[in-house]
Amino acid sequence: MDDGTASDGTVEEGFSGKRAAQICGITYRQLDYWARTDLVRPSLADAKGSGTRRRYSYRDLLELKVIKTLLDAGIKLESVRSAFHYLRENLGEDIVSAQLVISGTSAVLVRDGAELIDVVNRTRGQGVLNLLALDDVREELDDAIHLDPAPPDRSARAALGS
Amino acid sequence: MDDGTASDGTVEEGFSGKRAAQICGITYRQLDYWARTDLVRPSLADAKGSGTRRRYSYRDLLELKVIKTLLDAGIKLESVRSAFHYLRENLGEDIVSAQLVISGTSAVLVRDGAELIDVVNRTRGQGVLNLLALDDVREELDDAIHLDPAPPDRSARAALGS
DNA sequence: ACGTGAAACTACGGCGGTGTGATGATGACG
DNA sequence: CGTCATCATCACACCGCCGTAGTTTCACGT
Repeated sequence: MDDGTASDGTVEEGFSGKRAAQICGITYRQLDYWARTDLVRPSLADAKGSGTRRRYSYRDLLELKVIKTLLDAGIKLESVRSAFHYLRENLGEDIVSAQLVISGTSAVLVRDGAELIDVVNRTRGQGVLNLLALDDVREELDDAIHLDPAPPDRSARAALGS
Repeated sequence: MDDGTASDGTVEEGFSGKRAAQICGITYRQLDYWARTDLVRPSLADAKGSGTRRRYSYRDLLELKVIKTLLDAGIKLESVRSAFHYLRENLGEDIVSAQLVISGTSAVLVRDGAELIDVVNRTRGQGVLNLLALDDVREELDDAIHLDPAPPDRSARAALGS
């Protein structure tokens, strides 16, 4: 199932919906819901009716896993939505590089401790800060991909760049 | 309305439900819901049927305002519940003194920046941290009490200890 | 002491968001 | 061209409220 190779021998990149859900530790229903409510759409191939297949990229999985982590931490999906909206608009590939700091509907990336203290001080009176170490999430994701039920196939290795 | 004095001239301590909600910036329905579902019960006088009155203490208001701040930051009520459960069990009067750090269902208090960095580092891989400066909340609350629609009355001043 | 009016709580139905489960539809693969 | 994995759709459940109508009390004036 979903070995990543198509009938013509070409390599299908990325991950099927089912596998994406398994790897990220979310239910398939959640994945489906998020795709249909525009939170995370599969960037390689979106669904176009029954029988078609979604194809998620490695980066998609990363986002899914970050979201899952935020949800587990007790953050509202609504808040996650706006933070991601902001992140996608204001940052390129750097989404996974350091500490993610979410304050209400906006978000920032922070590299080191000093910067963190700085943000914390500047945010005095602005409410609450949510911190997440993104590189940890990446590590967990990579582990999960290798421990996966389906053996790591060419597409997974390709997506990982290893 | 609700000037804090009873007919016999005695001073009723604390704040009515309506005033508590106004001061803390939450709706009366929220206050009611939280009281019914055991999140924050008025410690001076709980409701015992229609016509009775809830009486909230200054400390209650503090908790309400902290909760309101957490909700505004996009934290799920469910998560707030368990954090407060934990806080009430593990800490006495110190709830309002420094930085509140919530990680999943547990919580910690942190005094200075170094301690904060420490916690952040120790929590690597444990998910998300939520930070809140409690003293700021207290300041806001005090301001709100003085700016209140109803003039600060004896009970409010008494509760403030000023 | 007592009627009165308004404040405050209660009950109940409903709504939007976030899913879940079952079942049906359909493209993809062999 | 049949089988099967995957997606679509629908109905339903739960949480966290909101609005409103109903009920009860209590302070106050007489």
